[in-house]
Amino acid sequence: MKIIFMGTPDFAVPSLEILSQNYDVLAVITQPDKPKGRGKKVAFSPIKEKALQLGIEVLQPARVRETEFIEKLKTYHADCIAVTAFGQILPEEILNMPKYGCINVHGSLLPKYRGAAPLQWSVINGEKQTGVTTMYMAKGMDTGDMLLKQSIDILPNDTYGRIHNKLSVIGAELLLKTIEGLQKGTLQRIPQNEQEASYAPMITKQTGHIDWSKKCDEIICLIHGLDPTPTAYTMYHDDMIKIWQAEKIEQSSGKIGEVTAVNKKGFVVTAGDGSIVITEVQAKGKKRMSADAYLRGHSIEIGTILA
RNA sequence: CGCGGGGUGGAGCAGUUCGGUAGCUCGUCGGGCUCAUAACCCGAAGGUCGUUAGUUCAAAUCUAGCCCCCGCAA
Repeated sequence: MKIIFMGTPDFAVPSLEILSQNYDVLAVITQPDKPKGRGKKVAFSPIKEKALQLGIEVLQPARVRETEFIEKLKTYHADCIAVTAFGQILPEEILNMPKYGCINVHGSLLPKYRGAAPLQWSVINGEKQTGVTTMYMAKGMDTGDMLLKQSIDILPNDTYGRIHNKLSVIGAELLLKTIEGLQKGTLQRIPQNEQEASYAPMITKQTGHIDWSKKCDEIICLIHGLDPTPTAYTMYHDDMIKIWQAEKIEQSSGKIGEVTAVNKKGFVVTAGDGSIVITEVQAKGKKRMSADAYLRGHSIEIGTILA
């Protein structure tokens, strides 16, 4: 089985690793290098780093739909194209190219959470379960027929980061199983039930802006779902302050977003249906620290309204 | 050369503008008070002030370079 792999972020790295250990990976397609981070330094995608380390050829087309790239892709005569979080839409010409098709690893239990950020939204929405699904790629966004599915529980304190790490590994294993199954012809195509489909849009900084009028549980899920990035935040006076950890507590409440008490655990804020104690924060320019530590060098007046 | 904040005892901060005895809150250790305590009181230990060089009688503080951390933007 000759495979071409497409992927970009960390999530895809285990997939590439496991394929390269079991099959002949002809080439790796990933997004072009871009200036990133503080300086303006050009950074390779995690997949490019891994591919270089494995000694696999790397292609970085700005647009995969360009004929020049498609022609190039044909020359590999791959049996299968495996895609994990690549970041570009594949044109039909590519989808129809390999004998065994284009297989995608998606971080949700399809048809729920189609789209860009299934892991985050699963946690933000307080789902009890999530998982990965492998499927044949189709024209629509994550609408193709499904092949294998593996679910995991989302535990009360699970964060996006934790789920990400678990699912990237599970996804890789499932991808391997899927390709083995394709080879043996033991898999069945399972069409997605459109009625149950939902969409998980891209996460932006704005997504993390805490709305204190929401319920405690919703706010805490938001914090978990955006940990470690981009992180939920609130406005304290005119500054953004990231919220890393918070707990629901029994406490008399005040106005929405009002800091009603400050104690050793952190600061107590009034939410829509109760109070939350913020226990770990990060002010701009600072590292994340316990609210207790923050309070030692800064002061927060009781009655301050967070927004 | 994208914009910006910061590196001071174990933690978080002040002090740097206008160089000259290392400060605050907390933690730690010892003692006291108390039925008791995360409370209170007394005492102690612990810092080459990121690093290198320079200016100076004197540098955490001024100058130049370097290392590291972080926020924004991408």
